[in-house]
Amino acid sequence: MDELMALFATQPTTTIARALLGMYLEHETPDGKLGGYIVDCEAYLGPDDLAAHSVGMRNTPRVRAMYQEPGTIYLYTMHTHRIVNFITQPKGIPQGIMIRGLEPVDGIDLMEQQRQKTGPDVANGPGKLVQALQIPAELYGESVFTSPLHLVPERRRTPKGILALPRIGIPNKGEWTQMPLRFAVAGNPYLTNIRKAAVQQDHGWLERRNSDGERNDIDLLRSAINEKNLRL
DNA sequence: CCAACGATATACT
DNA sequence: GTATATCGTTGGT
Repeated sequence: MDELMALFATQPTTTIARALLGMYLEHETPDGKLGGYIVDCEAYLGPDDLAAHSVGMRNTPRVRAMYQEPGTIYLYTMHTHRIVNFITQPKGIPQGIMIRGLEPVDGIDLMEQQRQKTGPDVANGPGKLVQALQIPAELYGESVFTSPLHLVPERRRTPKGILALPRIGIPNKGEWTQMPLRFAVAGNPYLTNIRKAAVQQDHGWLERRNSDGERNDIDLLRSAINEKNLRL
């Protein structure tokens, strides 16, 4: 975890965004642990970034979390949906990463129940994954290293390929609209707006192997379950 | 008062 | 399958 904290404090936000792909995100709720791999995210590089809430060092009550320590959880709502971001850079530099897609791993039943959906629709959008993980507004300003909503670097996976794309939903932001600040695991079915033909069998993950070179039993099980549940 | 870092339903090739 | 319309809340001017 120390390594992660250093990453958030010292590396460029785009580098952190890439490193978050495959990172395991967990929320410990009274009903159980909910979690999965981050597969889609966007970097927001305020104060220069015209699409960032912190553009021009704007500091209103809503945005105040962006000026806190790296790892601070920044939540905001739009069109009735709550969106989760993690703040990067040393305190006072208002940059962050929005989490846009999650491949569910633990607590899938609870997430499906929460969403009233199965398959990719459970968590292939920023508002969707917040609902799936049951992230409450009270986590605003808490730390993604120590709060009930936290990263688990020990469980992270490695993407085979990373896509760099323009961010979604930010028209009329000049050059910032087209800038490739959205990062995603190539071939993963939990990306926003992915084409069916672009989905890869292995979801875009580098294979994990045991010391004997065989595929990990847990991976085999999960891919079998994925086969069954994924209706694209 | 209006624009916004969405999601969903509905309407169409 | 893809495009558009509408829902809807909140913050900031």
